[in-house]
Amino acid sequence: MLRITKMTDYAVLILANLALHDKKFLTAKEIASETHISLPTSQKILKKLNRNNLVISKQGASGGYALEDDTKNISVAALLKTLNGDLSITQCSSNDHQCQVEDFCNIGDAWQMINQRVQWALNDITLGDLIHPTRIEQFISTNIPVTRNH
Amino acid sequence: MLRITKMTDYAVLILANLALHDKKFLTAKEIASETHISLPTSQKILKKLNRNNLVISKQGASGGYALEDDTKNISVAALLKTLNGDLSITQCSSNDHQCQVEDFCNIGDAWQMINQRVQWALNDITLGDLIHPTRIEQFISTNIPVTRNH
DNA sequence: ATCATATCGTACTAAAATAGTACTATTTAA
DNA sequence: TTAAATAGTACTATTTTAGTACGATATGAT
Repeated sequence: MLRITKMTDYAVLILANLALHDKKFLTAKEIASETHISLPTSQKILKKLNRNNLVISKQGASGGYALEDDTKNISVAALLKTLNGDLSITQCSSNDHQCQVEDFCNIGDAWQMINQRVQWALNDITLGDLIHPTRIEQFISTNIPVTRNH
Repeated sequence: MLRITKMTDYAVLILANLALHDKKFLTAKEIASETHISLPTSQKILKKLNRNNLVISKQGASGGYALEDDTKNISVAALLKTLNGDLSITQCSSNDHQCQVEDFCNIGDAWQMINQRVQWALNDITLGDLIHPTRIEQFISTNIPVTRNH
């Protein structure tokens, strides 16, 4: 479905929330209540974000989570890659050649080309851009693509 | 997972196969055997392709399927849209505003911007391009994007 | 020291989406 | 009339995704 999972959507929401409270440590409970994502789910996501070094955590009383220093500058491509595991559109175009019909596939590496294009499209947008939509609007308006519509 | 379904992958494979046998009618059985996709699945996909006017069908004895005239010129974006139903990356960025946390979402329409970029990336590649990879390689080499890597 | 409050890791369960199959009806050329 | 093909639909199995729970560990305050 060319679609990221709900979890990744939540994750970005949470990251954005952390970005708003610059540097300050927030507990999972606070984050859950602000983003309206259920507490257990918030916790789960925050742990993952921490493992992937997108947020820093402090254990114990008055602990919590805060944004890593350079997380704001991470590209959406890199973000989705760490959160969703892979940016490939199709499985058969992944690096590990597990495709069953590979030998008979006359599409060849066309999917890979498409993957690459998508990746390019996402490489230029940072998490910081997501939080400041106006900046993106400006950004996009200067990148009118070749049109070959249908 | 920013990933299209197996079914769509199969569909493109089948379309490519039909494109190779230009205009000639092939039975579902033939297509299944050539693409190594199971017969029932091939049939299922071919029916869908037919309903979406990507292939034409002839019923009865000596019937079969063939590519619609202008299917080769359809963009990958349009292709994925008809096959996968939607090109949106996230659900909340779909047109129908069903997002539960919409009111609290400070990402705003950033996802929509990203969706747009991806859509642009896929608008310029046609099904025909997929079948002739060399043409794509050339195509891509002339479209070096702005790099802001991570 | 102890306690209250956090995160951490892991395992488990439920729900939803996807994939695959089967069956009956209809069409068509020989 | 018959054989061979598509058309529609409904059903089942599998896989992925989402959500929850629980015991362990860490930390600051009292």
